[in-house]
Amino acid sequence: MMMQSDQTAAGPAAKFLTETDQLVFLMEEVTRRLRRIFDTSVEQFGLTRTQWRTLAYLYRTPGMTQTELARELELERASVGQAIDRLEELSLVERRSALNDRRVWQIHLMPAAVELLPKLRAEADAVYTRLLAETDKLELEQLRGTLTRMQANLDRI
Amino acid sequence: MMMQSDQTAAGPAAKFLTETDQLVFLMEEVTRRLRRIFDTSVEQFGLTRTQWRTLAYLYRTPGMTQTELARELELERASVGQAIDRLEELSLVERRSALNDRRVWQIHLMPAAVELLPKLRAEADAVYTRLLAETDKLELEQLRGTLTRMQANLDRI
DNA sequence: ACTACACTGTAAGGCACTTTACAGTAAATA
DNA sequence: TATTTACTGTAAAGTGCCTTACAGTGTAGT
Repeated sequence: MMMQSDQTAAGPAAKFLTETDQLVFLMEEVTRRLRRIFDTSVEQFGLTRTQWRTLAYLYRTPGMTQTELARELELERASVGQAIDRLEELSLVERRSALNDRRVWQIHLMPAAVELLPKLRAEADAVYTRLLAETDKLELEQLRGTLTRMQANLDRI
Repeated sequence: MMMQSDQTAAGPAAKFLTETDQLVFLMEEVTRRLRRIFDTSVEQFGLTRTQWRTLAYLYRTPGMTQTELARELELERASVGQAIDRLEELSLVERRSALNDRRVWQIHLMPAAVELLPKLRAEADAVYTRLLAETDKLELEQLRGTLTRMQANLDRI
């Protein structure tokens, strides 16, 4: 496992920024650009990233509670509560109290959201077409495999 | 990994979340976990992500202006100004006015920052050791290649 | 039943970043 | 030179998320 000192040339940069740093920066840059491009392309619908991600998860699993959403979205419960507040103002979702647990809200999509999702789907597909240009299926499987192992590695305490 | 509704066959999820969605989510998850782990591990030094990233860039290129830093860090100039304000309060950097352009500040590391950087280096290396477990050099080169092409793809307007 | 503990969502305040508008300075052009 | 245009950094207000603390509700142990 190289790094630590894979400085290829001279100068402070070589001492401080390793190949692994650069790889991680690259990963961050790709994901950041993806987020920004998609954020921009859904701006026309007046949605923030958290809002459209919330809608996508609720489409997959109707009736999720705020705590469940927080875990899936990797946000705090308070943040999800705020997002749901706004989505409710926009008439995109509604809170329904659960029958058997009066502590929780179950969140459901409203018709306006169901109409919106295919449009978000189209925006995402357009971005992906750009992203995946000249990339074959095998390469994507390798990418998925590497990232999956990294994810697992980072999980291990 | 299973959750609620990892229904793999039918159901809304199959219609809405594609393989590419999942790959993008995976990329985001790996980078998010990396950021969080490193944020936590440098918390002991009282630095935020933007602060340590700023120090790293200044180490590589002393005397950068705030606009240059903003471009490299992908932040707005105002945000960089605020970060520099705090780093200056911490005596980690100082603003020096440029000789030939009285509009700009050139930012330089102070001794305290230079002492700090090797410690950050050690923290990063520890995280990378976890991240790269069981990953060989070839695989990393493929990863780098794929991501570099994706980055270029996203650049093309 | 009573008690202690755990869980869900909310309120309040803080932080990092953004957006917008602006003053000061430099560079380009008439 | 005078005027316009472009660039650098700052100020103020807004946004989204977080942390902390809390009230309400469920659950387990006695």
